[in-house]
Amino acid sequence: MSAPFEPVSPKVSFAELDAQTLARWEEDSIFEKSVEARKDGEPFVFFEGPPTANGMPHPGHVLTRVAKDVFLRYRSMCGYHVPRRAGWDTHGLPVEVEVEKALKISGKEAIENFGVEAFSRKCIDSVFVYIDEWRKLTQRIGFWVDLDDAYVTFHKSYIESVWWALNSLFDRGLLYQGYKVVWWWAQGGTALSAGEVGQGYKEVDDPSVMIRFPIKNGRGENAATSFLAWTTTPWTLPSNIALAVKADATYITAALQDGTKVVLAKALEEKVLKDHDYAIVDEKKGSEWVGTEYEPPFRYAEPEGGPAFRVIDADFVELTSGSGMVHLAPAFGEDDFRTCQEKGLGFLQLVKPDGTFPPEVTEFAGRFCKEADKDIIRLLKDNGVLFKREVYTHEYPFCERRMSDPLIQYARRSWFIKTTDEVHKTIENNQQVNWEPSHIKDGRFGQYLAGNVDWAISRERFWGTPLPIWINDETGKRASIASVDDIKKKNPNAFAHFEAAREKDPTLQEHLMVHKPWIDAVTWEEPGEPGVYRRVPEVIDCWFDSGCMPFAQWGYPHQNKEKFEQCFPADFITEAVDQTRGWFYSLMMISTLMAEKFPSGKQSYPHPFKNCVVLGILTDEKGKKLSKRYKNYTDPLVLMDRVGGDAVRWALYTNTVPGQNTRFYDRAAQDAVREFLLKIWNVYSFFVTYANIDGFDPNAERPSLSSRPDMDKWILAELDATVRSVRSDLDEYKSHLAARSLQRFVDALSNWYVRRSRSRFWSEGDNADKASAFATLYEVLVDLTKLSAPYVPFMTDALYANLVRKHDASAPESVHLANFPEPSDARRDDALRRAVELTRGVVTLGQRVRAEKKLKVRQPLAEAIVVINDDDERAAIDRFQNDVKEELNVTSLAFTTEPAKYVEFTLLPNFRVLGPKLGKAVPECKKVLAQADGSALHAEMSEHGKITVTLSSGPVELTGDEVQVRLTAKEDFAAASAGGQVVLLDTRITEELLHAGYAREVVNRIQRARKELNLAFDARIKITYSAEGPLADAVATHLQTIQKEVLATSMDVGETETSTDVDGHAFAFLIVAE
RNA sequence: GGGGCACUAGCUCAGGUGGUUAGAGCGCACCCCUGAUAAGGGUGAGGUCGCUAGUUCGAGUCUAGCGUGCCCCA
Repeated sequence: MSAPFEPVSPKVSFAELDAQTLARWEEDSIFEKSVEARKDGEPFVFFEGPPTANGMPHPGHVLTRVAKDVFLRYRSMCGYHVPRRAGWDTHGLPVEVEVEKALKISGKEAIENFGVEAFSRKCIDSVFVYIDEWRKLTQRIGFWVDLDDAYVTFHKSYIESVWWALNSLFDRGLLYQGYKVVWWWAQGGTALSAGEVGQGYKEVDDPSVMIRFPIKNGRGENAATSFLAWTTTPWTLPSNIALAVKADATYITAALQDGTKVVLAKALEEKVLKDHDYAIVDEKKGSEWVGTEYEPPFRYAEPEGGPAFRVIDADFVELTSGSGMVHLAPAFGEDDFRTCQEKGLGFLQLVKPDGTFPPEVTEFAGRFCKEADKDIIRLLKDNGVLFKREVYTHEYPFCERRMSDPLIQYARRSWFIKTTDEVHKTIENNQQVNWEPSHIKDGRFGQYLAGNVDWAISRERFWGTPLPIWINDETGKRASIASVDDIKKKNPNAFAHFEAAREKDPTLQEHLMVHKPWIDAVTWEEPGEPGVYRRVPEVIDCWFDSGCMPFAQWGYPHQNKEKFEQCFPADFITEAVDQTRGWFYSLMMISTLMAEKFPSGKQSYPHPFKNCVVLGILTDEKGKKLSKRYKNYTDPLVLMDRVGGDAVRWALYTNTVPGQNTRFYDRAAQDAVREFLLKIWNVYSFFVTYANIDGFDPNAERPSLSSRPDMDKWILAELDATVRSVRSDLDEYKSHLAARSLQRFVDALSNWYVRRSRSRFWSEGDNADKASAFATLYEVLVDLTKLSAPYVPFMTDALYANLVRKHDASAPESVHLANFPEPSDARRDDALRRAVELTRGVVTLGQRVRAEKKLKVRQPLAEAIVVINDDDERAAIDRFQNDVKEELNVTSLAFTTEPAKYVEFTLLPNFRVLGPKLGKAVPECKKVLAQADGSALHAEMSEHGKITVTLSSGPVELTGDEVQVRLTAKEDFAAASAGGQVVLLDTRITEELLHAGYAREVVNRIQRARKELNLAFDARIKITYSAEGPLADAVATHLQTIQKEVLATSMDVGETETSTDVDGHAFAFLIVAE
């Protein structure tokens, strides 16, 4: 008979195995089949958060990809239909920056000189370079997702869907133009994102000035009185609008030597006035000054849109530096802007976008604002309003690409979505979402929603979804559109220029017609209205793109209406915690805003996802964020070539917890190989080796479960328990917990089942026990393979191919097409699991006794005695008495319920019960019990069912459940105790036992020699030997046993070669292989 | 400056509703087995649970403050 299984090498290269598996998946379209095979199943909807395709993937991206994969594979094996569409986020400043670097140009002007059309094409090329890298990684890590049908955010159909959404917001009055304060790079003419700003801080010395703001028309007690305010940006003073105080702080009015008076916070009196002689003439709350008008230091232009030059209160005013009064210039500060707007004050922006002062600022017109600081201060001094001048050293942001250019905070006209009007709905929707970990819902995400501000959506850049708003250049009337067709209805020739260009150059992608610069040339006129409609110049925030993904991936509503209806909302998404304010927010907000435009069946689901697993951030060994700059990680592809894809996956599943940062490094992946993969592989290789020797036929009828020995029933019961916990954990999106169950099971399988059962597999001839062992291990391996398949898809598919598919042509061709194991009531046996747990506890204690008493396991002992609490416990352990006897190397196993001889009793209060009853007397009760004779109390309790102790408050009766009994082995016995269990060993060694021990030592010496001779495990040998003193008798007595153990066909006294020592006696021998 | 999360053994992590010997795996030390053998297994040593107060008969667990780290926002 040919071998039923392909031989398995215990030496395995998982990386090589991966390559074969990947090739097979590809060739046989296994992924496609896995989706197709379940197409009639209940749908399980998944949204792929589109990775930003502007850089190389790193281990953090690997984590999100495998975190997605495990649930998708699991659901698919459970029978769900799980289509998985990939997606790419292709827009945004980071893409532009990559291209600028490649072209060695920088700034808006440089891009315009290069040509926006050519630049957009470069952006597409750049994006695809990285998409290729991502593809490689995605496939290598075994993330099954449909890459060939990926949605791409720059595609025309995608952009038209985004336009549809924006158009709807525009129609509903939720899209408006306002100001936003940004970090502005004046020389480059662009705003920088927070990330970019963070890269460019350096320490600088800036002027720090205290200015007098005289009270307007100050008379009486206010005569010659000024507010004092502090600033490190004198160039913003010409744009001053207000002064802010802290409403509940105390402000003093101090009369100075020169006859003037100044107002400042009392808390800062000393710091500010330390060089002056002064007298406090008044004290007021900040709130009492609110509304007071003052004379601004400059008056080059009048503020627009509201009143100015008055005191207001603001919550951000601090009393730690400055004067406790803050100069506000809403054009140049976020807080300033927000506060002034809330108070309905005016606006003044006396710096041009290029950073220079406009002509109105006569003295400084044309000069760069920050550079003019010194002269501004001089002018303030000449005008007599400079109170104090110092130098202030602090961190200030510069443009990371030109570190000589300081950034300034600058208010720009910007388009906003009025999310604050609708956020209450989003907050409600959030309550419908199951977040893992759960604290995200009302913590990080909920808090973020609670502090919602309108979404600043426009960007003054080139490569992004163009804002679909057109403005009439004469009337100023605004219009928005939802699609290319909308435009063509207004002007059939709107895209003539694009089509002409495309005729000349067929490589010009159709998608570019909706991008800059082509879209900017699109205009129309309305009948009966003067002027031409021209598009606004902005593109939009690419987060809006990705948030539109539920419908934009289908081009909805312009096409694929049924697709959208089938695939909304998602059952499950997962990304890292940094997406809270990114994709999670944009998805949730946009779906809420757009819900009223969804088909009626979907309006009840304004929450776009039902379950969201929030992953932590991966860091290096020191807790530092992984970053290309620090080179503090190994390229995932390189790591996988070393240890295989499964090892990297398993390390991520077991070492990470949702929502928490995790230190990740190569060793974690190496450990995964040894701890999990290799353990399974060794069991598998053990099974295949003996199954082939024995001719095990997986198709033959197998012994019934009830006829199998307890050991087999036990491992199947453990398997069943594992199936149950893995399923329920995965159903609850707790993949890390399910992984731990698997780990525990594999440990039980290898450490106890296989180790204890090995000899059953090599026993001679046919017998029921062997048949049962093979059947059981086979069933366990097959189910374990399926159970781990979502986690370690490569290795499990190799196992499945050999164990199942090889001799069952009707089986699915891959484990990933198989059904996930179901719970089995037949296999379930919790009592048996408990029995083995008790048994293993006894073995542990017995081994501890041996170690403590230095009794070698090779020396047989007469008896082990187990102290038991009841007959159930006795029966449970007795069931496995052979295992206990072998593990402990004892001749017999005995039980006792009369342990008083061997153990001491200590009584302790059962705190949970006695706490409420005795209250403050608990510690005293504990003390009294501890000092009493525990054994006597225990005897009394056994007899009467209760005991009486005397506390200072009087006698107290305690029942059995009000105390807990603790057993401790008495010192004079070879005993060990733990968790209520006590095991004793009889340490008396008779001559008979001693000789049996010697025989085992002799076996050990010969086996070692066999190994050194590299003999095959089944090689037969002839032995000649000589033995000294008692050894000679021992060998003679146990000659047959020794021969059997070492596979010797003969063993006679004679010639020797190897000399060894057994307990001080010489034993020498010679081995001749047959 | 604001919000969030975390801090338990050398490392990675468990420790519903407070209950008195705080657990696992890895690593380490010692040992066993030698028919899973460049594998398999056992036992053990390691913890003032970030710090300080408080609530309580009792706090790793609850409260407050502080410290450290990380993420997000300013």
